Amino acid sequence: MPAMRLLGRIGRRPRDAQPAGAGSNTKIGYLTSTDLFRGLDDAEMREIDRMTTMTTCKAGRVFYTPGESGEVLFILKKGSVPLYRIAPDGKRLVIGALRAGAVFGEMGLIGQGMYDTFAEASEDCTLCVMSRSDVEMLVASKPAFAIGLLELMGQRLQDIESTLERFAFRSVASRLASLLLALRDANDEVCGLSHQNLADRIGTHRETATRALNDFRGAGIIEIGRERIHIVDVPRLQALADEAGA
Amino acid sequence: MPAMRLLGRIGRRPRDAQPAGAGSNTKIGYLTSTDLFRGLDDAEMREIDRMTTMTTCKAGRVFYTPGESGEVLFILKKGSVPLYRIAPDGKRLVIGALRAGAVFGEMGLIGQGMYDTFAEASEDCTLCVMSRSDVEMLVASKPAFAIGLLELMGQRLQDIESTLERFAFRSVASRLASLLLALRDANDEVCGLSHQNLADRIGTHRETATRALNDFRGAGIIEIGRERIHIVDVPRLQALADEAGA
DNA sequence: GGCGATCCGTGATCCCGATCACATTCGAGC
DNA sequence: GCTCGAATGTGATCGGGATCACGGATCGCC
Repeated sequence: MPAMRLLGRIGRRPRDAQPAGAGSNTKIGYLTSTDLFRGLDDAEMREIDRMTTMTTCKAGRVFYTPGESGEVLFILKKGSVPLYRIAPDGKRLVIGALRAGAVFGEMGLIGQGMYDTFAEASEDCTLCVMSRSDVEMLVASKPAFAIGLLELMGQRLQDIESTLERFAFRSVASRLASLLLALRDANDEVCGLSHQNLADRIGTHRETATRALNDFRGAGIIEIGRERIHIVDVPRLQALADEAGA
Repeated sequence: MPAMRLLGRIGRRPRDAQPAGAGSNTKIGYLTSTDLFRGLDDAEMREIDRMTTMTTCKAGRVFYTPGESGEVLFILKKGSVPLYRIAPDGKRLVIGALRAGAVFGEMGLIGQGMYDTFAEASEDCTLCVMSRSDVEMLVASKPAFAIGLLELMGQRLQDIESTLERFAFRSVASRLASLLLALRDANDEVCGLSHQNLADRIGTHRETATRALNDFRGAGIIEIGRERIHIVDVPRLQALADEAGA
């Protein structure tokens, strides 16, 4: 509850529920807190529980902003939260989208890129907060925890490097194709994301994203509904994703 | 004694001649292996030496390519190595430039983005190699080592996220300005990099980089020599770096 | 069942940076 | 000093996307 102080409401943005996808551009999701705490017995878990503060956070609230840092580790128990940066002109770039089980936070320790980064609850969330010193203690005393954190960060690193590569090498259409493939559910659908949300993730503008989507539709690759996209030709979308193009 | 050979010299490069940092775009350089192995006593260092293989590598040699992975951790003792990715059309993107003391490598553990990444000795290098199992052993048995790795990866993560942000938000001129500021030495000079090298780091083409540099020169902000740039007006270059611009 | 806030579609322009095509200069080595 | 390859200068052109400016389509809600 002391952490509730941080929870200031900054900008408001409608809900953009994230379905399954890792929120990253790879198929592999971030490590869940389950993985991170595997190997700890009941007593240890209880102890961790004691040093953890649980808070809730309503949809639309920005619960972390640059500056008001205070080095903490978040464990997202329920809900979803996009991490994003904001350009001087107000443009957004979503650099990660976390689902239940995700672990993130500032601090030199876990890095997790919270520098200059905003974290917002896109749905009602409940999350746990751990201090830096507690994390350090865990790392020092529980090798499995340390290894879990390292894997987590390694995953994140791969992920963001791939994203960077796509920014440098591929066109908007290609990046959009990659994103759709990464976010699709078991039915090859991407639901709950507006064109604006998609644009924010591939670093372009809403109009451009809309046009690209309509191109895909025109080519018979996808079908479009309101905040709902159905991929009808995965192979061709994949081909677009693999296409070079500045 | 091989132990001393192995690790003794690494520590002699504290903050380095370059104040601006590790070829990354932040001011803070990557952790050196000194930091990573600090807290280990002589006996432990000798043991580490036993599980390490030292190799040398001539300038120009690409000693790591995607695929021939074999999960390893590299410790760069001498020389410098750029990490880069290659686009389908052959274009390069340098995602990191390492100097003596840097620790890097594939493996889920340290991540360090060696996936799809090439590592090349841009000068003659000597480097040490450690296996994944050895790293895991160290992490498990030496908390200080684990924390060092976590800090290393956290640093790298911050770094690359900043880079990504710049790709998404800033123009070529702005990115170039940032790069020059990051790479400058104590005399505000950037030496030993061709326009092509600079272009590869900001994800643009050589001609475009040249033109931007000439613009800077025309504005009296820099002076240009062959593979040598002198920044004469740091504040204005900084202003350019901070400028928005798509 | 009307109202306001999003979300979505689309045309018209503009401009940065990619791309192509060379000329030139510099350095290292024979 | 000549030669060859890398590094650099620069013009011309093209095109992807940004940007501006709307109108229409939907949804949530009182």
